[in-house]
Amino acid sequence: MSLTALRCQAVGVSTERRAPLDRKRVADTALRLLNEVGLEGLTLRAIARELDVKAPALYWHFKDKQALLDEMATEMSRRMLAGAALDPADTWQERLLKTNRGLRTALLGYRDGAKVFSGSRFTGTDHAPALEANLRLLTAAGFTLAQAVDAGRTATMYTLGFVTEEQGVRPLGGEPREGFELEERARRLADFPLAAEAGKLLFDDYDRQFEEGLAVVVAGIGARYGIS
Amino acid sequence: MSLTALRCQAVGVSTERRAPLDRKRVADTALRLLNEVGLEGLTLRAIARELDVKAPALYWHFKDKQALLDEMATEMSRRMLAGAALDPADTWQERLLKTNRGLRTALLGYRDGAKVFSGSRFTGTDHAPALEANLRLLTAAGFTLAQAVDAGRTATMYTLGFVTEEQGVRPLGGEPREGFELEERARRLADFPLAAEAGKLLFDDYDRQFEEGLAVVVAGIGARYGIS
DNA sequence: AATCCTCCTTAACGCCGTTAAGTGCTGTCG
DNA sequence: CGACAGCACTTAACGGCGTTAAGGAGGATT
Repeated sequence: MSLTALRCQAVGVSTERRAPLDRKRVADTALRLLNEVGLEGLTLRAIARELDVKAPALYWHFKDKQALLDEMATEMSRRMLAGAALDPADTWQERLLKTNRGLRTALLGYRDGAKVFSGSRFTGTDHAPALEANLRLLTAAGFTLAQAVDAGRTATMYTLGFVTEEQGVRPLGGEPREGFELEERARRLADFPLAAEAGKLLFDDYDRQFEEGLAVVVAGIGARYGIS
Repeated sequence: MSLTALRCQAVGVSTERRAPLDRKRVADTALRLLNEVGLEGLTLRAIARELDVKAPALYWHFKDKQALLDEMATEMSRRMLAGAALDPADTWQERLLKTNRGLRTALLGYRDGAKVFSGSRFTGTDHAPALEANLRLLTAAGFTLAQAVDAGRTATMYTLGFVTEEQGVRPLGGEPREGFELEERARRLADFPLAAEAGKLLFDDYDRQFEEGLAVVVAGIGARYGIS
């Protein structure tokens, strides 16, 4: 009796074989698992177990783990773009605000989302239409192409940096790291009154913090390039 | 004959014993090694070998590897602050520019510097005087404390995000990751003329890119808080 | 001289990413 | 119908990882 038959019998009487994997199914499962175990628990063996497969099977579909992480980042961006249709009547400010709010929300939807995202590269061209639309809107508003690229990059880098920090302090589903007890911090900084006073401002209300910084960036783009 | 005597003889005739380690010596050695092997090659065994010690010895000084990484980040910030004296006559714009340029330069000085830095927390209060000085300068220029904290955070998040991306594309001492061949990218994006044209703008002259974004952020701070 | 504390060693555990080699199944071609 | 090619996967193993347990050398203290 073959081993395959044994496994089928163990699961049930059916002799139907599981459909073969593909890159998308693997990436979807890995993204679901990411939220349960975090990036450090996201091992190839765990992903394979979830797919009812052994770990080396993943190497048929991906050349290494980084290629799988790239596919996960690409899938994250696909879902992000699918979830938010762009209004062609947006002003350039509204477009930048919506895009970066959407990016943050999407990243916060996955444990260690920002780390996965910014450590990876897209595998396809699915992101190109949105990029094209944003560049078209900004250039139509008066920006040169180079200015539009710089403006979008500056905002994106701010958002990625912010969410990376945010998820480092308040990991989704994980325990917050120690060292953030405010009164203990204030005691250590007794000799530095402004720094001590800043403590309560530093770790509270990330939504407001993000919006404030994003507003600064958008205002700066308008100011520096003389476009309102 | 004891094993210790054996080891001493193997190294030389001296019977002097190596001075005991401390957290700073370990962190210094780890930072030097980081530039040779990168974050993924920075294992406890490699650090220990460099210190002429076995890996479990490090657990006498650090509770786990993350604590060692925290000490490394703290040492990075100490060197950064020691390397750039602050001029009390700075305008707030000059101070923000200097601080963030210095942060970028310091991070670029270590392989994977941004990843080590933004994944870690400071272990002491050595950073407090500089924080205090910056907050004092900004509040003296007319910012409220909350505005000063928001302004500094926005600039720092931008810088961290930028350098993380920069080091992901052009790792110091490592091979650039594949997928950045411009003509191949342009071919894939033939249907998206602006996105294709943007390619050459995306991956060139990081110094200019960073300065441009930083100027945007500083301009935005002045605009949003009405302080010039 | 006995005891304690510091700092390090040896040995081992379980897990990791990855590779090599082999195996059953499906479809094609002679 | 049977040989054969290839796909999609398995089993087995490799070297290395962070970490823990137990113990030991040597100076300081009692």
